Amino acid sequence: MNSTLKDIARELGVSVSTISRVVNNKTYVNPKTRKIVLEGLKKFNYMPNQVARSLKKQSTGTVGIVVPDISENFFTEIIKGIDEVLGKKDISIVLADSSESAQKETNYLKLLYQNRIDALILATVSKNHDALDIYNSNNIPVIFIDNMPDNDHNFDSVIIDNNKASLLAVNHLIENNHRDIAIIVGSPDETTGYERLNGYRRALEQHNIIIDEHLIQYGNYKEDSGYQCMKALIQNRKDHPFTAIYIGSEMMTYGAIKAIKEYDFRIPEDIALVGFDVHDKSGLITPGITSVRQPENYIGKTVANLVINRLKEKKGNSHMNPVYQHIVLEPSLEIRKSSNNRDL
Amino acid sequence: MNSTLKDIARELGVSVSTISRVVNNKTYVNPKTRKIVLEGLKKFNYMPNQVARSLKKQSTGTVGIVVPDISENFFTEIIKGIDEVLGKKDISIVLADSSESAQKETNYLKLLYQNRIDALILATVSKNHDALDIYNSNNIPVIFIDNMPDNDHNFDSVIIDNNKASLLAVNHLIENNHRDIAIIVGSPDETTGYERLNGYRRALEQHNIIIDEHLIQYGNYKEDSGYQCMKALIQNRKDHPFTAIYIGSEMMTYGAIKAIKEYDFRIPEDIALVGFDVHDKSGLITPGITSVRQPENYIGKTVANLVINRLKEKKGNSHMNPVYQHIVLEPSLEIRKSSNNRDL
DNA sequence: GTGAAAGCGCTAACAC
DNA sequence: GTGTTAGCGCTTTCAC
Repeated sequence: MNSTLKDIARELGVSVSTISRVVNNKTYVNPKTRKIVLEGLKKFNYMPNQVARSLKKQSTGTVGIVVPDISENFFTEIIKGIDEVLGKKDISIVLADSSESAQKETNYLKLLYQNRIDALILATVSKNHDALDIYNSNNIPVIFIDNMPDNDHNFDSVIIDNNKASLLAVNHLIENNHRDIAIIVGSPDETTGYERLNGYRRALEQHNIIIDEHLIQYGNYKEDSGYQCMKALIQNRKDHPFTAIYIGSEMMTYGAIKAIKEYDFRIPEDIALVGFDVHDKSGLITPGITSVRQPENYIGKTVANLVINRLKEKKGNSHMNPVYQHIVLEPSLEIRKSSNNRDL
Repeated sequence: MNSTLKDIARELGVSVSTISRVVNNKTYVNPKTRKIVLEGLKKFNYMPNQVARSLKKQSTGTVGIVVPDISENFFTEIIKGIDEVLGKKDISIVLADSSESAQKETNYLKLLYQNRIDALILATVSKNHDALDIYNSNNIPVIFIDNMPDNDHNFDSVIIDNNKASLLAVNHLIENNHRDIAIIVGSPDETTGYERLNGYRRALEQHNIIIDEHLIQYGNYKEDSGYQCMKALIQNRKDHPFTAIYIGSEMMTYGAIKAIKEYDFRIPEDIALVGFDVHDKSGLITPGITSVRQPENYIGKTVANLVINRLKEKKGNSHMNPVYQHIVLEPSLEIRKSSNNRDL
C-alpha cells in the first residue's frame, strides 16, 4: 500500500508539516532534517495524493478539452499543440469527445465541472451554452475554439478568419475562370458554417457574380452529408449548372468526391474542387486536393497560452480581467490538382 | 460561487448527511424531507465536488489511457471504442500522449497514479515498466494494448495475433507469386515488432523460401524511418533483389511509398506492397493499399469491459483475481491494388 | 429517519 | 525551523 505523509511522519519522528514542506520545498527547512526526510520519502516511495492536494488547494491543475471528434486530424493536431505548452507547466489535460452531440457536450461540461477543472477549452457543437453559467459564476476560464458561441461573449476564443478562408477558396476558383461555383457548408447556426458561407457570398459579389441559391447546400460535417449534398447538386445540374465546388470540411469533401466519381465526372476537368481541412498524411490522395488549411498547432499553442494567462490572473487578483480576448488567426490555401484546370 | 452540502444544509435546516443521502439516494429518506432537499438542491444548483468525493471514497471513477500518438487513427479508434463502453458506466477517461517517448510515458504513469486513476490502459513504447510497480502494489488494474510488456506478466492485455497478421500478409504476397519479399518492421524489442517479424519468417519458411537477412529492415514506426528503410532496401537491390515489401505500420508505409516513387518504381508492377493499419478515410489513396487491419473498435470495447470487470472484482473481494487475462484478437487482410500483380 | 462526528490526505496559518 | 491544528467537501458509521 501507498504511504501517506502521516505514515512517514510517524516513522521518521517528524511532523507532517515538515514533510509537506520538503515535498513542496517552499519554506526553509533545516538541511539536516531535510536530508532525513528526503531519505524517508525515497524509502517509502512517497507519491503525493493529488486528489487531497486538489481539495485543499481548490485547484486541480487540470484543464478540460471538449471536441466533437477526436479522430479528426484537425482536432488532434490542436490538442497536440495545447499539450506541448501545458505539459511544460505541469498542467494535465482531460479530453472528452462529444461525438458531434450537443447533449453529450452538455453532459461533459457538467462532468468536467464536477471534477473541478481549472479551465475549459471547448469546440462546441451546441447552440445552448447554459451549462457554462456555472463556469462563469465560479470564475473558471472558458475558451472557445473552432466555433464561437451563439449570443453573449463572456468567453475568450481562438478561431480562424472563416470569412477570409472562403475568400481565398472562392477567389482561387474565380481566378481559374469559374463563375458557377457551388458550395457545401455546415449549418449557418454555427459560426464555422455562417462565416464560411458569408465569405463565399462576398467573393462572388465582389466579382459581380449573381448568386444562385440552389448552388448552396447545407451539410453536417459528416462524410455522408457531403455525399448527399453533392448528389443533390449534380441532379439539379441541368437547371443550376456549376463548374466548381467549394466544400467546408474534410469529411464532407471526401463524401462529395465519392458522389462525383459515381457520376463519372472528372476532377478538375468537369468539376473543380476546393476542400477544407484536408489532411493528406499519406501524400497519396489522388487527385491532390486543394484545401483551406488552418494552423492547428499554432491554434493549440495560442489557446494554451491564453489558458496559462487566465490562470495566472486568477492566482493574482482573484478576479479575472473582464476584457475577453478573441484571437483570430489566418487560414491559408494549399493548392493542388483538384482545382487547377486553367490549362483546359 | 458554488454551494456545498454544508451551505445547503444550513439553509434548509437539515443535516449534511441527510442531503448527502438524497443526493446519492442510497438509504431511505422520509419522502417529505426528501422533497424539501431536492428543491433545495435545485434552487442552489448543487454540483457535487468530485474531488472531495474521490478523496473520501478512495476512488476517482477515472481510468487513464496512455498512447504513443493520438493522431494515429489506430489509437483514436480504440479510444472511441473504450469511451463507448466506459461512458455508459459513468467512468471518465484521462488521455495522455507519450509522443513515442519512454521517458514521457513514465512521467505520465507517475502523474496518473498521483491523480489516483482507478485503472490504467497502456500502449507502451518502453522496455522498462518499473513505474508500474506502484500500480501493482496498490492493486490498480493495468491493461496493455498493442504492445505487451517485456518480462513479467502481472497484467492483463488485449492485443491482436501479430504472428498471424504477418502470415496473412506474407502468404498473400507468396500467392501472388512473390518469393523475394522484404520487410520493414518495428524494433524487435517490442512485441509488435518481434511477433510481426516472427510471422514473416514463419511464412517464408513454410514455403521453403530462404530468408535473406538483408531484406529485413528495422524502423521506429515514424514516417521517415519507413522512407529511410525503403531507400536502403532499394539501394541494395542489386545484391539483394526483392519484388515485394511488407511494412509493419501505417506511417512507415507512407514513408516507404515516398521512397519507391522517388526511384520511379511502380506499385505493384515493380514492387508489390502490403501495409499495416492503413486507414484510408478519404477513399482516394492511389494505388489502394493492401493492408493488415486490426479491429480497433472491438479492441477498445474489449479492453473497457476488462476494466469494468477488474473494477467490479476490486469492489467485491478487495483482492483481484490473480489470473491475468491475455485476450488475443484476430487481424484481417484488406486487399487492394498495391499487392495485386497476379495478372502481369 | 436523521444528526453528529470522524476522517479521507493534504496545505497553510498560527504558535512556539 | 518545526509542530499543532483547522479545514478543503464529502461519505459513512454510530447514536438516538
